[in-house]
Amino acid sequence: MNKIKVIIADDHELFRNGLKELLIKHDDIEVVDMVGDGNQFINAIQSIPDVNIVLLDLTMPNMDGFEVLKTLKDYNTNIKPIIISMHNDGNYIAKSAKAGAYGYLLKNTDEDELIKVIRLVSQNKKYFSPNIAEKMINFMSEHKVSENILSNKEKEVLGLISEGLTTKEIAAKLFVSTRTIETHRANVLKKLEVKNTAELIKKATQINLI
Amino acid sequence: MNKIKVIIADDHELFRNGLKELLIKHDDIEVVDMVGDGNQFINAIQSIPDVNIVLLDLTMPNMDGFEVLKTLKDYNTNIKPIIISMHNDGNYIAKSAKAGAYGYLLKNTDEDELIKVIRLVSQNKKYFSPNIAEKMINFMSEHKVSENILSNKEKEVLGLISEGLTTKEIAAKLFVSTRTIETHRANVLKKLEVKNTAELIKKATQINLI
DNA sequence: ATTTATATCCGTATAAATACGGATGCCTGA
DNA sequence: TCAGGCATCCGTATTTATACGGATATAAAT
Repeated sequence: MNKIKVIIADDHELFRNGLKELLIKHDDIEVVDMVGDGNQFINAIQSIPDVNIVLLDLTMPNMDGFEVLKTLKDYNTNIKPIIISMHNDGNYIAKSAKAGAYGYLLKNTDEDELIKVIRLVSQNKKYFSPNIAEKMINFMSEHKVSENILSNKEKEVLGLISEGLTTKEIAAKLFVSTRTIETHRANVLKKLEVKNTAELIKKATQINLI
Repeated sequence: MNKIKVIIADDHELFRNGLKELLIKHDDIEVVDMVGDGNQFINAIQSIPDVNIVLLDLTMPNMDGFEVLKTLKDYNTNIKPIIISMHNDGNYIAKSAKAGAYGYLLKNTDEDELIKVIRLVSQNKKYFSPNIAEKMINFMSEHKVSENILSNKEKEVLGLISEGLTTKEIAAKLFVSTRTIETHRANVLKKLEVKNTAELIKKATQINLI
């Protein structure tokens, strides 16, 4: 019988090691490698053949989970990614699904669920638990799946706002009129569906825009 | 030989379970319970005797790690807390040490270090790894160890600001005058050493105040 | 080729936030 | 008991941000 070959990609060594111990208790699963960031993962799969599944954390240094998903798609591999994240966030879930994830688990799901999903995905099935799927659906109905919500200029302005610059200061820095910055500001507020600076910065932080 | 009795307190089930598997490979260590938040932990130690060590996450629902540390001190127990956090943050480290932690580990330390620290602490020794200690020292030299930088009211106001409420709305909600909220707001800005709302929310997010 | 998004600018107004410099009663810890 | 932090309130003034409702040129997309 062929074991399911799994790679663990997570930047927390204790988590990686612990997860490994959980997995190897199951005879049909084999942990072929563990890596601490996306770059290491991409390197690893060059030399390891027939990997079935990667358990992928979204927040990692060097190359994060989303970039890994994209790279896997570009490479057209057979490796099926399952996200293991601590963020129960509609945007993250939707983005992951869109980028090709086969499953999305929270770090506080239980061992049984984890094993179940690994087995399902190894048979080429996608699995998102009911509550995760619900989060995603709610999110998508309310927001457009926010990939590039903001234009480059808007992102730039947002960045400067988050550093505490006022509209006037930003205008001076970018050599445009304050009216221009005010418009950018208003557009950013509208796009992120918030009504003032405080909410803006909070939301931008949550969805990792700054 | 008496085993070292350990409780694991972390809100991520996969992490808890994984950690347990790591620990029970060592004959001198016994995991007597696992809990998902501070309240559960406090309940657990009422009924479990002679617990030596708690591996304690800082960010947990209901009752976070810092509150647990405080409670342990108040109760005057023999349970020695070791922090296991993902935040390599001077403020967190300093606060933990001050609140009675016997050690501070990052979630990306390796298994050997973890076991080493557990054994040391079980012999009533404190252990902070060199890089952790360095972080703490640097932090303390630059900042005053910010324990309760903000008063309860200020925290409350900050929370409402972060939800996008205006000064007027907050005043209405808390049944006080807008001047009062303005003062709180000004004091929060001063204490966090920022100059406007945008910076405020960013900083508050960084140091996990909201 | 026509729509759509972007970046730029303008006016008028109001609402909100920030910066000063005060004051008082209350509670708590040294 | 007494100092100090806290929560509460007040006035005055200025600066910023938000809300309307426009416009134009360019570039990208359908």
